[in-house]
Amino acid sequence: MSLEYAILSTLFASPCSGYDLAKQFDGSLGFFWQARHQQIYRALNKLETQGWLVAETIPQQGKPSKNIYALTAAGRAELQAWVQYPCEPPMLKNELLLKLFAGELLSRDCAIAALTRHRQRHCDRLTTYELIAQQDYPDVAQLSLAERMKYLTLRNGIRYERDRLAWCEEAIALLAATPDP
Amino acid sequence: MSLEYAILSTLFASPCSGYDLAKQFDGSLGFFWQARHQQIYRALNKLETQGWLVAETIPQQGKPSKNIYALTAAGRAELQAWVQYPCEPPMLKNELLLKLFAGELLSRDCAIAALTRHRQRHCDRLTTYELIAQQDYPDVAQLSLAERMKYLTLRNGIRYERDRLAWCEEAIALLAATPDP
DNA sequence: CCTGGCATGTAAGTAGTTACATGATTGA
DNA sequence: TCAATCATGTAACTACTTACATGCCAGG
Repeated sequence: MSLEYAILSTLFASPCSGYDLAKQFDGSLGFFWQARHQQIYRALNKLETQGWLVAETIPQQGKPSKNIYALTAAGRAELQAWVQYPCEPPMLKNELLLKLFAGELLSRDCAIAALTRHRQRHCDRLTTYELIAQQDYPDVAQLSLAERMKYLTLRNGIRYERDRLAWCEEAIALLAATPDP
Repeated sequence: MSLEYAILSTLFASPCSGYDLAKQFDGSLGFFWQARHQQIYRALNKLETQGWLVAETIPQQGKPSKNIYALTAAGRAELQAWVQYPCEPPMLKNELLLKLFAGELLSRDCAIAALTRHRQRHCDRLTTYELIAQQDYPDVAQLSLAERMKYLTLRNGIRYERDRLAWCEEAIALLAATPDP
């Protein structure tokens, strides 16, 4: 269900097309929710049928028509209800942990190589997040309540990636320090 | 695909029934991969058809027959190949972040209440993990390589929950400190 | 001339959830 | 008597991915 609400909240910020939504999911929104255009177009149809949004078709020359979607009053009410509704932290699914848990079949070198790759990915993501923080949130004290909430999603990412990075390093050190059997 | 390999690696440790596998997913394995019995039984049939495992049916009185599954040589080879194959860190999907990102529609109290709930969940999980660490891994220096790998999955959980906890607290403090507009 | 951006979709498949179903045994 | 545990499954559905499809325009 969350995809639908992610779309509603993006359209609440400003009406746009399916294509524009897909770009949002490729940007900051994608840091905590992902969706491809196929899924987005399907969801938009469903939401329109439910009466939570309306489309305005804008013909363009040389390009296919653009459908600009906007929230209806019912859509806004739904979104409002959803943000207040309690939710649970998600369960994790992590392939690397599954492989480490297999233990006996994995060589030390192979495990360290995998951890090093992961370390690099987290490092890259962290760099991205920190750059955004610097550019978009230079002075946290000046932020309004709503801006602070958005900022917290970024802080979440920064903390998360730093923590993953630290775990990878701890893990590599622990495996490297294992005496040969 | 990972579910199949999670099953293979559990059966590699020791052959067991679908029911037993489901219990594994309710335990430690569930900390980083989840599956219900319906999904497990379907996957077992698929894996058997592929020739990666074999079933031995054990009749029981008063209970339905038990199917004990064990890896074949082909299954073991597949598992061995999979653990070595590089994988990417998973993308996160987090409903709470989606709600914070909606910002404008969420009241301060509502956000703080949600964060407090999450804080509690992470606190509970952390307690569970730390108890397991104490009981199962009292002396890390003595662990073999394979045991260290398993231990690292637990360390991952401990670090993760501590970090989530810290973020929740940071978030609550930042929202609480917002001056009234 | 070819790539990338704009803009929309269908179709088929995989992964996972929810609901339903059966039936004996054991312990409170 | 009631709930829980053991042990297996089917059916229907939701969520998400991958592959395929169209067609014009702008810029290098």
